Amino acid sequence: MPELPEVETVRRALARLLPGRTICGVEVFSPAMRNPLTPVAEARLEGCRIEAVRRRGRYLVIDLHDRRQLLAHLGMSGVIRVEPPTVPRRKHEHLFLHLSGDLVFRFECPRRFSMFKETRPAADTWPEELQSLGVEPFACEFSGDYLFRASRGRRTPVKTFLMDNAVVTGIGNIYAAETLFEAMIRPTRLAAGLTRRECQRLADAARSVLTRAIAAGGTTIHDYRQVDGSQGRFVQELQVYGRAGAVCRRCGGRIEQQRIAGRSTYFCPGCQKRSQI
DNA sequence: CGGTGGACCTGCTGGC
DNA sequence: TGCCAGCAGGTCCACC
Repeated sequence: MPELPEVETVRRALARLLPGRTICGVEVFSPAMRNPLTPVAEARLEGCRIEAVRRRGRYLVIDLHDRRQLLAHLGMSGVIRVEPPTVPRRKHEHLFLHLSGDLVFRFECPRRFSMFKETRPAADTWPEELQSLGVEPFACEFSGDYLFRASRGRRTPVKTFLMDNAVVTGIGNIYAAETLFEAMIRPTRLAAGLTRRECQRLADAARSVLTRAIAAGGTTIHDYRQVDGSQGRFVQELQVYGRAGAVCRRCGGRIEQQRIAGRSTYFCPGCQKRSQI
């Protein structure tokens, strides 16, 4: 579920709540995740003070005072909440971190695709899971020129190219569709065939869409929740994602749905022409 | 080598 | 009402 705007929304909330608190206890309820939680349970985190909460791509990095880090990925259905210990445990909450100040960091994931681990990377580096990630959409390297160079020779649909974490990280199925609509580019176009102008439109559109989605607290379709349990409001601003058969708010045509590389893809055939504009 | 498709999980929805 | 197929925001790996 969570793409960059959802993870960034969670990060901002955690950055207000966690730094300065000490981990008093760890409870693991379901070790048999796709990425097992057993190592976290055995990591002796008690007494560790949380210093900062950062994000890289769709990963959350929680810095501890002893240079260790907690690395979290929400997979498709992960939710993080911070609540008082009196709230009963939900069915798919797999891990609790009990914190000083009478709060509990709770990690929920019905589909168990998520990841939560302790790491100790070499000084001033990211954990190895993050080494292969491409540029951040809000970094200055991310530009039309960057996308143009990265797309040369890539005979894959531009939508798949945008979702390639090694190119640009954090854009998933929802925001790829929304970005392509805003840039007025058909998702099936081959990345290698994009012009410089189109790559510039893509970079601008990606930043614009992601910025507005963060401001709205992300997009809740099914599982995603903000740290306080509320839903992301960007679902109301979606122009194409999940709107197959509905009327395009820009041209009045009908939104279409098509599978690209196994993923549902939504676009407006009127606004996103097959050929270059 | 780059690109695609299936697997990993559980839950929900829609059709019959 | 009940059952079952199909689908869901991501990532990894095998295969062509």
